[in-house]
Amino acid sequence: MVQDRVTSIEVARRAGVSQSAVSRVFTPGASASPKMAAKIRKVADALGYRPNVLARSLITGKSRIIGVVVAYLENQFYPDALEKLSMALQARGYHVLVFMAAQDAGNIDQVLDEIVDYQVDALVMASVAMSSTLVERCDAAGIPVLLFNRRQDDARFASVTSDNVAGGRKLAEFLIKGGHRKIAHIAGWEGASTQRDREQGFREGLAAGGMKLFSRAVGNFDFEQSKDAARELFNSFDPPDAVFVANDHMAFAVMETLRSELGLRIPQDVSVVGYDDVPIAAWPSFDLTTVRQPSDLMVEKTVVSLLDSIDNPLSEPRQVAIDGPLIIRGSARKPQ
Amino acid sequence: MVQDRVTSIEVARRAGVSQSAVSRVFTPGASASPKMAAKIRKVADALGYRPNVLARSLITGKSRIIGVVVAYLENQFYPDALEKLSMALQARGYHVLVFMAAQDAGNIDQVLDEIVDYQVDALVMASVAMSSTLVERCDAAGIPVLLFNRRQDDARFASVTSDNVAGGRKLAEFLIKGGHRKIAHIAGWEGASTQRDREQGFREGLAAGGMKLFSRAVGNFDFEQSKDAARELFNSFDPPDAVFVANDHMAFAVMETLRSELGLRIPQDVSVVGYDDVPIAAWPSFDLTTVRQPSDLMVEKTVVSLLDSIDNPLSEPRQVAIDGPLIIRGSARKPQ
DNA sequence: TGCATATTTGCATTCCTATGCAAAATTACC
DNA sequence: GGTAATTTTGCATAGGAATGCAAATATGCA
Repeated sequence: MVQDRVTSIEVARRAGVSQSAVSRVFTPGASASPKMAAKIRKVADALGYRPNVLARSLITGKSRIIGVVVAYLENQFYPDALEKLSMALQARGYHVLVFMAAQDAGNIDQVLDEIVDYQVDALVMASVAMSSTLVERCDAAGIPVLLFNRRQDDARFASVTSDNVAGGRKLAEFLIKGGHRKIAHIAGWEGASTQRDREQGFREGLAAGGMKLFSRAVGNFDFEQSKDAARELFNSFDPPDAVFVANDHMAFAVMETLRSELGLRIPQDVSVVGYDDVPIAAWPSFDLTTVRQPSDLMVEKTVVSLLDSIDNPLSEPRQVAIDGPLIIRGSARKPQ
Repeated sequence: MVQDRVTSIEVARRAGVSQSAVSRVFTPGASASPKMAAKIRKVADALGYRPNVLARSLITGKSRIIGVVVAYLENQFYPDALEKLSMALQARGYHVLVFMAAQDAGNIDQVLDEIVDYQVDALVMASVAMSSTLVERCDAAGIPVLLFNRRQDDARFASVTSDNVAGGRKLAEFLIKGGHRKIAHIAGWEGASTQRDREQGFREGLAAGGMKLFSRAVGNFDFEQSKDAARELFNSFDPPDAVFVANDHMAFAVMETLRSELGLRIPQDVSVVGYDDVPIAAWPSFDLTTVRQPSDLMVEKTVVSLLDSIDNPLSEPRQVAIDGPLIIRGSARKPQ
């Protein structure tokens, strides 16, 4: 059952050549004569030989593995991005080693140890914050780090986000033009740059229109907590007439609560806008006005940045923020 | 920036011991005196030494990597299971290497090559069919394979599913007791065992109640195609009064189409039931009656089976089918 | 054809850790 | 304290492939 692996030595023996010849045939960029390559390929195919990636990694120092740390896959934005990222990397000969880490970062340290153990070529942190000690560790290990959907002022790592400040501003402008007077905000986790940026842009937009936030609650990017936040804001004798929920995932929780629990109609009684434009946002039941995070583009930029930092480790990490369009649907009253 | 890795030899040198001593301290089960262990650990910590998993794999023949092949993450059941599986394996010192493969199996062969290259200890195929040639390949490579949420008659691999036949039967009984007379079915991909089993159970249940399927369409587990299927079945002068959609993901598409496009009320005009009980099914907008696939339990069984087949390669693969409860909510008329 | 240059090929070594074996150190027991 | 039994330690090697270097072939050009 458990056959011995076919090695390059075995192939070499049967083809009557040296092990190095076999190696060169399977190493992109190495030189081998067409004749030799043909002969070796034939034997290799017959035996079912394939180079052992692990052994190769040992000597090249490159594992062709990208570690991806992700906190939770409940918010559809992440599985979607993970799927795209995985496919894009796969197409370039890389693969994704997944590490789950709780949001609260308690076990991130341990997770990071494990990552370093696997000699990953680079690291993508999706919606996970990096403490400065973690930065040091990766830096010391020579592993380039890219923050996905998060940004950090530390110039030592690359990041790819959407332009959250601009997006927040667009939403504020849209709600103001829609004639809303009492505009509230349900925030995600306050430690997240996405949260801070979106809120900042939103507040700027309000200020530019001579308004300010009517009320505010925190949902921590969590479904259940967002329901509580909705109750908190709307169980009031003077509730808001519009609310910007910091991402779509929370917005669904808010919409469900407003409609089924508080008996409010959307958008007649209250307008709701979100952020991300996950597929569910387009479902008729939600029809959510939101800012699209262009995940295809974000993944594309991520891959380019990643490969660049792998190929030349001295290149400066870049912080990319991609503009995302406002997607106007029916969950918020529209400007006349 | 790119430091040299700290190796066991370096640690040994600084601690004034042999490399083997260092190795033994970091190899579970190897013997080292407490004194020596303490000394080495101290030096190792100071240098930030951690064993290189890849080098270790090379010699032990175990990579502690589990390959997971998954077709698409759009159906929430899969990211959810992936998250749980990843955490469970992580807790046992394994990690998940993700491979995306298109449903149509065109590129599965290539994907499999890549998997073998990485010397994974085992393989989980989530909702991906195995052709018999693929079976041979894995068998030859000595890689145990487990089908997750799929079953195959071939006794050569383990599988973990819910008891789809029983689940289908429960749904039929429930709909019959609810007084439905025209019961339809929207099927997933017909090549999937889950589809065949659910439908078989459902038909058996109908037959036991002296009924048979009123009409049928195919949604291929795809959101858009399921909308078409709904249109096909319900744009009729004699539409069904109940429909069993083969999974929740498709059921949402069907519900959206029935309500927003065809103006039908659920459950007053038509009852809808699904399968999986993904989190969204509990949202008030859908409130979907469905059969729960106990993903915690399924993951648990998967991990146990996986580790067992890794530890003793001669053990017989087991096919596990876990019973899932009917979750009665409001999307289907209830029995009086 | 002859010589200089470019390309292939093989040899030997390297990457880092685990492990069988034998030597050394420790422990147990009389 | 002395010998036997046990544990600890170091030595040397293996695992599979990549690569610098030198030798061997092939190519170019007059």
